[in-house]
Amino acid sequence: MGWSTSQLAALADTSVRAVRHYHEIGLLPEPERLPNNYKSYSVSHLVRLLRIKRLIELGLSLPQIAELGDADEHPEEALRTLDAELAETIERLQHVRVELALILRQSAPTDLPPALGRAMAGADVPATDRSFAVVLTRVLGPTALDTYTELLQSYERIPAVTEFENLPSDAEEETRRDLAERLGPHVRQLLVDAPALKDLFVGAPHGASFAEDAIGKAVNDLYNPAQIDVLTRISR
Amino acid sequence: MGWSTSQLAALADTSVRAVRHYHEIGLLPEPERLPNNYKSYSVSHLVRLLRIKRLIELGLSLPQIAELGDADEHPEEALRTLDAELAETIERLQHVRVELALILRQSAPTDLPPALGRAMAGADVPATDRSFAVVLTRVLGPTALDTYTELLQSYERIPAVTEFENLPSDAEEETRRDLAERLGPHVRQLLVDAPALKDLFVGAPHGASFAEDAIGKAVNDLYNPAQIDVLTRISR
DNA sequence: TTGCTCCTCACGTCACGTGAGGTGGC
DNA sequence: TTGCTCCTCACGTCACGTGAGGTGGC
Repeated sequence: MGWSTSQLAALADTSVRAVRHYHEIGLLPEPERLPNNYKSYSVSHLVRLLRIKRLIELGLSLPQIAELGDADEHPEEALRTLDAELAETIERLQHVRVELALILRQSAPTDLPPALGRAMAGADVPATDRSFAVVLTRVLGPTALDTYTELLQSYERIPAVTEFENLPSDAEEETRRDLAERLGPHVRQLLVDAPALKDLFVGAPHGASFAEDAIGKAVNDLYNPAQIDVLTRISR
Repeated sequence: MGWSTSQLAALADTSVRAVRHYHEIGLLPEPERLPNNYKSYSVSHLVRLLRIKRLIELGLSLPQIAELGDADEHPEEALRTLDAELAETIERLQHVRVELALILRQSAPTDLPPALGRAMAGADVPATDRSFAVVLTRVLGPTALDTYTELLQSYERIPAVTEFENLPSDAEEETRRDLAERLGPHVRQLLVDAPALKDLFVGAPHGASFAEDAIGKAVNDLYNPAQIDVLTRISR
């Protein structure tokens, strides 16, 4: 006389497994059984099941629905909380779409945080410097990062820089010394132009000494012995 | 010399467990070990981990990220698909918010599909008729449902209807006959006003005979023997 | 016997969270 | 010995999906 599980599921536009799941967690009472052990559902089960489905569509979790119980009171508070969450989610997704649009327009890469990605999009920065930049974004404070980002935008490919990037690890002593002497003034000029670089570690998210370690490690990971030698000479 | 797992996680603003999970599914290569068996991560791991995190924020699943591989090519197609999905999700959530607003303004209930809920919001419909309406929404076709919804909007509480609703199951024979005679013309008038009700089962989602069964079953579930007797007399 | 619908376990999915129990150097 | 960080299992979460293996009446 009643509906079978699959009929009930069809009526509510859901799955047999879903109905059984609601039984398992006590959301939906089990109906009487027929002599052959088949479940036999009535209208009240259908009504209850549809209420569950509707609340799910609104975004409630099953435990939340269980809390509300049978009463068809308006779950005011739960719904208001839900609405606020929805508003937040929508905003986040819209922001993601904006970033996606930037990436698809090729004006942002997928392997860097958006802000720095845009700064690096113009210049033809080699992979090592990109990776170095990635490390900086994780250990420097926001102000130091801003300074660094600006600096990148005016990234000047003077010949000595290119030479440094291509320096082989077995470069002669003389080549290194010569390169350091030509790069030195360039680097010192950068420090003059961007004095904030002196306060590099102010606001570092994991502390100044961790940042210092990390940067040293990045240099070791990314540059070859000859290049590191040149950097050491400059910083002296 | 390298970073520990917890340091790497902190640098990428994620959890130790997440990093290990990416190892488990082969998304992130395991680094060398120190003599004490600790993992020791380098810059390349950090870069890879950050790329993973960024793609996750954009909404890609881990298998999808795995498909893209190491190459930082622009995953054009994946991103376009994603964007379309995002647009759809946003629209759906916005629609949910509209419904939530209606519910919170008390102009829609939580236990009925929105359209019918609105139609029933005005009239003071008793629980049994509500449940009956719920069944109809699941077995009738859209045109028949529209007709029914309209009919509800002009739901007239004539005295005989109220009497029918309150009819006790042990009502006297004479009371029943009398009620049937007074309700009959009313019901027949409804059929004249809404001739589409004759095509009740056109477009029924689960077939006409299933719909007929279901409605019969609903009547049996919801109304008492005396009420059913009255209905039978009218339909003759 | 084959086919169909129903039943009850029980493992799989997804992206980790959360202990449990053990190790190594201060 | 206590504390701290790291390690490897391995079960739990959420809302079901998906077989596996068995039953009952045509």
